[in-house]
Amino acid sequence: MLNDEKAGSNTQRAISELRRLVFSGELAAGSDHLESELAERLGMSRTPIREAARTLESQGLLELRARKGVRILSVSPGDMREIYDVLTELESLAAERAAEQNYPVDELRDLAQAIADMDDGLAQRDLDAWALADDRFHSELVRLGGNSRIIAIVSMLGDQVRRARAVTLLMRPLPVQSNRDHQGVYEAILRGDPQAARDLHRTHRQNARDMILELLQRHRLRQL
Amino acid sequence: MLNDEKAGSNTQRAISELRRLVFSGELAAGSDHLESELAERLGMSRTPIREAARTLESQGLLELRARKGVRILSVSPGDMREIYDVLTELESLAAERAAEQNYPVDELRDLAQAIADMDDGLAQRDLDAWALADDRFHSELVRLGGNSRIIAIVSMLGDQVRRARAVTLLMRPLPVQSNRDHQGVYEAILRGDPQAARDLHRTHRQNARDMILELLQRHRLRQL
DNA sequence: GTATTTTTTTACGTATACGCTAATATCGGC
DNA sequence: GCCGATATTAGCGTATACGTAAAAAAATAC
Repeated sequence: MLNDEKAGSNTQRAISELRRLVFSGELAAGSDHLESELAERLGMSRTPIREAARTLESQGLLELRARKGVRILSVSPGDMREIYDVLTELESLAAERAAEQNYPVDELRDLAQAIADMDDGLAQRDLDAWALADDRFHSELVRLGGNSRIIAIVSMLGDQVRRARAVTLLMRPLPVQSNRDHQGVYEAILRGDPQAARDLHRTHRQNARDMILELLQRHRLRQL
Repeated sequence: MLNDEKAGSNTQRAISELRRLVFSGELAAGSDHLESELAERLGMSRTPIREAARTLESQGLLELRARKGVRILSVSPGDMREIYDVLTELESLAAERAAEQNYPVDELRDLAQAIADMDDGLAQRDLDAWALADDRFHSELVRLGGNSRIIAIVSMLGDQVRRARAVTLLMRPLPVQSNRDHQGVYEAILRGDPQAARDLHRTHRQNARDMILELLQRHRLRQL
């Protein structure tokens, strides 16, 4: 077998490629795809495709269905509510734990930078840049929390809402409050105030959740 | 291929069999096993074994290592703390949501039964029976919370601590406080008091966590 | 023209085959 | 006897082959 100098194993490539195809929308939510098609598309045999699919299946991105190939799962408003509820709890705990560590300011550099980038994105009305920085803020926050299970779960759930968020991003009001919230959480972590960090982040997440759910309802979006 | 009238697909069988072997200790924590050995042991080829392993891998039960087969992951006190922290948050949210539903008393029958069985187990000094009922209480609580992600995550993490709990069960004091806590959570759900249900369960879980971690430290148990 | 049965096809689930690399063993030099 | 170089082996990663059951198509009856 000719190894085309790509990264790691084919299974690994399949995992990241399939992810990419799902997030980019090239594999639409709700659509079915034969294993053999995907195999050909990615230039490998069905074996690594199936192994990758097993992994992605247990991460809730798709489903293996006998004789129908893999189905890309869609996300309903109910799913969004579930996911945001979990994210709220786990990220808030991460914020609390992060504040307990008494990190020196330079260890919070990435967090501060993410906030600065969000401000920039907002100032320039560049929502994509804002969204990227927002992702960085949340994943950095969770990383600072230091719980590897939370890191894994949050990143998995993040994947599930990524497509949906791309849609709501265009419909939502400018996220000015979001930026203020993040700043507050950052300061609470810096001064080592776990309770404040937790409460601030919790409120922030709950507001975000309510806003998104309301948007979805208003626009009658039932499947993303 | 002769289908030996067992359940579902071989991959499915492999998943549940491997789980069983891990929980029963027949595959010890930290041990390595060749894919071909496992395949022979379960009477199937390597293919379904590998697919099952991929699933169990993303559930944190084992690890696929190139040329070394699958390694059964062990759980350190640090892991226990991480896991209990996550369980605390998610179960507390489940309790809160359960209390919001205003379930009629007969829908809480299983929960009440689990508590009764725990009392029985305690009265008869039957810790295994107590532990089984405790598991039922927690999983029923989470089910009543109605968030399918929480149900999945909690059950996955429950798997990871199962072996460890079997050990600590023998070392811990009689769980009388635990039973009182559960009763309190039940009553809060029944009378529809989300905040109380949440707080009570949260405290309960935090106490359980601290007790277990202290036990592990006292007995110098570093790997389970 | 519709419904039912039979045939054909399709695509998965799994077994098997095999290359390739890392690990192990063997050998030779000092 | 120990260390480095070379040969061997072991076991995964992946391709491929194939049986089977479900779905689709075709044929037949009514």
